[in-house]
Amino acid sequence: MNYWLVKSEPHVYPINQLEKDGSTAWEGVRNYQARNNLRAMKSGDLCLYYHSNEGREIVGLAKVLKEAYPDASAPGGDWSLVDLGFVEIFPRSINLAELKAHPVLCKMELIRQSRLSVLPVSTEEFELIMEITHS
DNA sequence: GCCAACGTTGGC
DNA sequence: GCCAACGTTGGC
Repeated sequence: MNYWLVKSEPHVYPINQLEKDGSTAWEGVRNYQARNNLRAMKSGDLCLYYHSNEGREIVGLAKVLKEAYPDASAPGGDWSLVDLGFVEIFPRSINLAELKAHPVLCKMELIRQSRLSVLPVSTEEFELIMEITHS
């Protein structure tokens, strides 16, 4: 089991929308590193859901329903997408300032590589975030 | 709205 | 293959 973090701008596709839809095709990734992360996802892997730009906080959890497959909306391009399913909206979210202030979480890839839209998360980071958002 | 960080493109 | 110019993302 691996853990990830996916970013979405709330005015484009907020987590409430994922909750309503139940699942969605995570499309539109046009960055090689993000694409490679998508391709490393396994069915059942859990993805923290981050709202970028507005909010700047981790608001909930999704899971990988379908592993990477070719993105037909990108003719000629070698791009992939995965299907994500809704898991939960956290009882309380954790924002970027809190992550930066945390001795362990300040080392997250999210902070180091702030422009990447699909990022790996360590087990330790994941467990800490679950603890904080459910306490 | 500005700017830093980073990726991509294209001229040489 | 280097590097300048440019575009995009996302925090502030």
